[in-house]
Amino acid sequence: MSSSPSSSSRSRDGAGTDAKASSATGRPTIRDVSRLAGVSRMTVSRVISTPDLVLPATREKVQRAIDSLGYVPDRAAGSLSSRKTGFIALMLPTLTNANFAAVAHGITEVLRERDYHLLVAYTDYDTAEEERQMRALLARRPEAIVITGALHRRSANRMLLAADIPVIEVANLPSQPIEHAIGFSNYEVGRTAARYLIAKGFTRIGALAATPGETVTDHRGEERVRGFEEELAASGLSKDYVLRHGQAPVSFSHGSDAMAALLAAHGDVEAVFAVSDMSAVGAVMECQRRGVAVPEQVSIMGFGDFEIGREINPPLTTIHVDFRALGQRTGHLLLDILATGAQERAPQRIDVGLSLVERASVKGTKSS
Amino acid sequence: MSSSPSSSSRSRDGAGTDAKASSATGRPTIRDVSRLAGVSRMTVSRVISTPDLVLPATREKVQRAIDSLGYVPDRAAGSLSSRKTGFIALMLPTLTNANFAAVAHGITEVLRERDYHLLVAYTDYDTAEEERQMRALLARRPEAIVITGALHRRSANRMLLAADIPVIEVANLPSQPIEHAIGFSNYEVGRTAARYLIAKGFTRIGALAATPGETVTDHRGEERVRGFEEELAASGLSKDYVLRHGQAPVSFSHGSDAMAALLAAHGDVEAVFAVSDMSAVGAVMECQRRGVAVPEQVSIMGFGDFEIGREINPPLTTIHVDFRALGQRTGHLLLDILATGAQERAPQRIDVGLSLVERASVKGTKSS
DNA sequence: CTTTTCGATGGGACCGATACCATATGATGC
DNA sequence: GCATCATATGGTATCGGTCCCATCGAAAAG
Repeated sequence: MSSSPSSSSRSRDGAGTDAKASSATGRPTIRDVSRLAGVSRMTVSRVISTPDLVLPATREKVQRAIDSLGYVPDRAAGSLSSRKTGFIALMLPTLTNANFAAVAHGITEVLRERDYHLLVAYTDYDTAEEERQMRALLARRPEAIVITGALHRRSANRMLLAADIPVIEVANLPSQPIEHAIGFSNYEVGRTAARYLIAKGFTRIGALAATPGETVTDHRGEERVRGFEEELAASGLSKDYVLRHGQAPVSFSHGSDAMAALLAAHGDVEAVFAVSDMSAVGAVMECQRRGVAVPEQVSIMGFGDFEIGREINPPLTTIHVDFRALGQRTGHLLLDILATGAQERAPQRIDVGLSLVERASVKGTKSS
Repeated sequence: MSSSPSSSSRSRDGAGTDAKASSATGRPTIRDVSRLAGVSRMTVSRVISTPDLVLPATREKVQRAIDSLGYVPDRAAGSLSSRKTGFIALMLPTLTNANFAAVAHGITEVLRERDYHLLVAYTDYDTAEEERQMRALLARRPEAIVITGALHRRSANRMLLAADIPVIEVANLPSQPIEHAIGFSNYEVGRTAARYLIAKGFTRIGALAATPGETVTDHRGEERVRGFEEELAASGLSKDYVLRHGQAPVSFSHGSDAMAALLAAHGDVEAVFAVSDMSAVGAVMECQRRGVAVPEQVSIMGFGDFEIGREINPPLTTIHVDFRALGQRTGHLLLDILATGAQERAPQRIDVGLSLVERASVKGTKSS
């Protein structure tokens, strides 16, 4: 079928006469390409990975063979031989959370260029799943692993160490990182929120959070409330308005319910910090329904700067963290580490900080 | 280091004396395990994949070796040999969309049990990225591929066919599927919305959609408006109130802006269908800001049944599709196909249908 | 013109598993 | 008691690439 077959082939023959029949499955292999192009397998491999080392004429000849066969190299085979899989593992609590999705997005954006592929696993906040997923990930021999949220199983931790690959903890910034860490302190988030509300002159200040669960592994929200409470205490304010309600992960309806409960218990609350914008939005909606004016009667703020917060009435004051940028920085650190040659890199601990976004849902803001 | 080393070993020796030094990298291989346990590599392999074929005593001996070394099999090597990678490819427009994330979630839930791993790639609605991502996916030799949204590049399509693996199109239900398809008709979504609003007695009926872009590959919203317009026409109603504004993908702010534009151009609009709940929520918020009463002055409905729609005031009438269940069905179809042996399976075309969720954002609903 | 150097290419071993078949051992049948 | 069979295990080739080194020819150096 291929036109203009031979005769001009200048290279001595015998090159890659390569016995052995075409593979059983339909897919062409490097051997098929090499035969069609009349070169050795090695040359085909070079055309793909280091084209500069191949003579232009040869390169084009091989490229034509590749195109005509629709050859796509098998990276599993390549990985096995080169000991580089091109996988980066990412372990998340859940995919269905805009922030985590944004982190994944940011990482991918950066790694894509270098042909690394993100291998995503998530535990659905289930401690038991953690070990299974970790094992499944490591079986793919990722060159590095990114985790968000602490690991909770001893066993998972041990596997991680045994794997002996770079580890980056992302989002939450632990005081004792395993190795590298990029993120922000959830504890600081709570303190920042409290300081802000206190500075505004409120004294009956509450929070909406979730009850720390058993099987559930999300302790980030709890960290935020802890920082919040700490700061209240430092200013001699009561913690009575801080409400832990329902189970993590929180949602819009969590905010509604928790706000209803808070208003029922402490109708005189002046300002509320919800550990997530989702809860905060739900709280604002609940106030609307009850005819409680925001921010005139109650001020509300959240965390995360979700898009919906900008759109509601009044728009939501919140604490912003750029999760996508977080992902991108993680991507760059990964490339750096992988280029430098693994463990040569001193552990990094990068705090990306927070920013308070003032909108109208807190009384006394210029825009309200 | 290992206690109670030998002496009771009953099996004739020589079994897997297996010369060859321990591997260069630190990670133990099947060979290390076999040596430590005093069995052949094959036996170790059996303990892992078909434990029933191994004598309990041997099995335990091997298991102890596995545990003590922290051995995790290398699936790249296994894949190469068994020609089963355990990968399912999933190609999405974006990760940062709750519906797509829900599909991925549903698929994973089902596949997890059988040790299949989802390999996710997304194009960010970028046509050019499509081919690169497809090539990267296929290089990992997935056993099947799931795509959402049509492919737009000829080349990507050709690669897909050349790969010769089962293809499932999910979410949108094309009239001419490549092979299997599970989903719903976006066109039908638009028609359902229009029929509903018409039946409610409205005559000045509008829609909020995005302008079909060039580089952007999201035609699902456009499908919905097309069905909507068709049905308006069938009832002799004007299309003047149908507004295409801004670029896909749509967001909350898209809805606000589009609603503002629609009110400016046609202040007498009675009812509006937004192609996404995000737009619909934005539209409701915009009405709130302008003092336009929903649903008294304008009725609004959306599509997708996002959680936020349940929480706003008034709650949003919408069309519901269970994306997680969609993912789960996809997962089951995949398992079915992979067990049956690939192409033996007749192409499935499964319409999961729609359901209208009546809430208070449309006038004349009992709850409003 | 011979020797050295260098660039392009090929040959073969190998990465770490599994498929396939051979073999040993003890149980079963007649 | 010997052939037959099932069960447990081992040996070896192989999957599809890449690594390392050998080789070859032509250009550069002497």
